[in-house]
Amino acid sequence: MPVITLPDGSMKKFDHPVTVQQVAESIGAGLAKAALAGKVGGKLVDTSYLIDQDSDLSIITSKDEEGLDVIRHSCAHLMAQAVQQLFPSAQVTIGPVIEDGFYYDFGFERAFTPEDLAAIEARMHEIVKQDLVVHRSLMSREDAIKLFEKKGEKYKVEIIAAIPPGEQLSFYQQGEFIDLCRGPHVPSTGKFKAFKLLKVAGAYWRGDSNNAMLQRIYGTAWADQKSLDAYLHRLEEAEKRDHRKLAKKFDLFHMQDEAPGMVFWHPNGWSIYRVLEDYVRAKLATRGYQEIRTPQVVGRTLWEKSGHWDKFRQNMFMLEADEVPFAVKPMNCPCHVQVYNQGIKSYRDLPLRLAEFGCCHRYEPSGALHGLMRVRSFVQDDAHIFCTEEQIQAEVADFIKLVFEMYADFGFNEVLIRLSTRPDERVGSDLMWDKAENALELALKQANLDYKLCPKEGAFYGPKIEFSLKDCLGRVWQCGTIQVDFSMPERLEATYIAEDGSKQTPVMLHRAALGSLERFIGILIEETAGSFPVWLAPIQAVVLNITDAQRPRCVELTSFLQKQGFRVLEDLRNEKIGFKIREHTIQRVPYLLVIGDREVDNQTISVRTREGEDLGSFTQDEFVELLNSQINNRWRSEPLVPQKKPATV
RNA sequence: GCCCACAUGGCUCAGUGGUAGAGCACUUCCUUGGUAAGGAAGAGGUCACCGGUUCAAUCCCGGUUGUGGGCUCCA
Repeated sequence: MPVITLPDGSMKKFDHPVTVQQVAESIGAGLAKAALAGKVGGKLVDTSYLIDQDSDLSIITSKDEEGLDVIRHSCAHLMAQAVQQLFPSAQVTIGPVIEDGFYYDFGFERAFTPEDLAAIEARMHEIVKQDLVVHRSLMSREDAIKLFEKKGEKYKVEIIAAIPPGEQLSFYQQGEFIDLCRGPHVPSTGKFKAFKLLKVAGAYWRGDSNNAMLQRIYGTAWADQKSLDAYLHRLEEAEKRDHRKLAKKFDLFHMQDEAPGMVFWHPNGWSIYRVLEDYVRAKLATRGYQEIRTPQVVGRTLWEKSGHWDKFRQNMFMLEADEVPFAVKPMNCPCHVQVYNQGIKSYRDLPLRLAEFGCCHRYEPSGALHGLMRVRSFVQDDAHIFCTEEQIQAEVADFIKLVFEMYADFGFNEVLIRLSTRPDERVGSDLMWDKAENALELALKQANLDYKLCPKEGAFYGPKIEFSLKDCLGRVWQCGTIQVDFSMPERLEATYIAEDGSKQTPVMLHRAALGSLERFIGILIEETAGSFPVWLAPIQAVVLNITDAQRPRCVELTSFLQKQGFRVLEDLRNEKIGFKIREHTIQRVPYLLVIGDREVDNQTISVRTREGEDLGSFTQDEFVELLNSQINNRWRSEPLVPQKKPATV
């Protein structure tokens, strides 16, 4: 005799076991129709789920986040059914829910074409019209394997065979289509209101590049047409922010065939780049870092010692001179150890923090290249901290603080954190890895940060914390990182003299805050859509004359502002003021300074923002003050002064 | 690297088996005009590269390179 407690606290008594659907009906016809699933004691179930004991129940509809997930998951099944009706030889595999949609992977002898996609979508709509009931059933492993073997579904058989024995196998059937699935699913195919297939792509079976390539179809599904339209519109808008498109519009950089994955920076882009560098320098100067510079090309022997030759060779650019093999550095760490190794270090020198805007080259697979986000030549705001084991904790904690402080300066608040631990391919003893992993984990816990544990994803020399940001389409890119390394100092024979006079090996922390300047700028472009904050904007203000009569004053004003250290241009072209305003507004120049006869007479500046706001009349000095208030001195480098006794480097 | 798609003037894009067009940008001239496009004329492309089919290829076929979307990878 179940008593069912609803989310509003009200209770319903039944004198017999009831399904979720029946409870919904007892509440109202509207809810009965809208019900997609139920949540019983926190667990999502089908509307056909039978409740036979006292429970909490919420009825899930498309208004709930979970309801959307049910729709999307069921939509993947709907698509698979349509695909198999149209292409009987297509084999089903898996079809999970992803952010805003779903996909399904098929084994098929050829790739699906855009026309196929349209046909599949049309068939899906037909199945929706048929309003097929979705049945849940249980089957034994043996029966299930038999069933799918008979259907010739070899991938499904493999999936079922891999499920641990004893686990209950549930199946969902709509019409002739049946699929292994945990569920829950919508009660019938008539429940879909708005979906669209988006694209086809190749994907390896089980995510392993040694396996066959499957055909993955991506789709999206929503509660109603309005939400779907809004989503598609959002996608379109996001695509307009693509940094590769904006790079052309704002003349930031270009790439060309002769140097795939490498950037030709134009004046505007390079301006941002340099401001970033100065910004990082200013930050590091107050944290006890010393900046260095190391060679671009280093002999193979060093890479052999560091372990890169062994573990990283296939990603390195090689060259040869006088029959001596060299490699273009893919990382700065071995070079930094060389700098550390000059002279004898004392425990008093530690922690020793060596920073470099380190230009690295990596031969990335061609298919991995992606605008500024994944390049073959990039500069890391890299640094290596040589310290004792006891100092790790404080250094990591301090770095985490620094990263958040820096990201906040750029307006990034959503930072994804991952802790990646020992990979299969690695150097160093398990004891070292234990220590290193524990140190990072402890630092994260002490900082009270949420993070995702990623087993086996660490670097070959040590575990790492990754700080990632999202691009305009929600793709996640790793930016900052800190890695504990017990092995490279030993391999490269770094030592220090301890308090007791003994020779010890320091621990090395690899760390980068922005990550690669290229990638960070890519994210910044998409985040700001080209409206860079004043302190980063390539051009901070443009001086516009109305007629030729004001040319001398414009030249004078521009030069005055430039001498104050601002990035200011004049636009004296014989064009109407409206035309110039339009152009520079589109170029997202923060301030447009209009000079007509009036302004010349009063020695003032009429200031308009790129948002179209008229800020009124300013004197030169007032405008300088305005710029300074916006820039907040972030871009001005502070002198790079070592904080402690300069070590002998 | 793998699957699919794409590659036409500086940019955005049309187009055709008979060696190409538009808009914007560019150059020149007219215009000196107060806050998102003043007017006129002109110049500009070996249609990514290599090969094949064809009387004839930018278009069809094959390859290469690059780019885009995914997958794999990402120290």
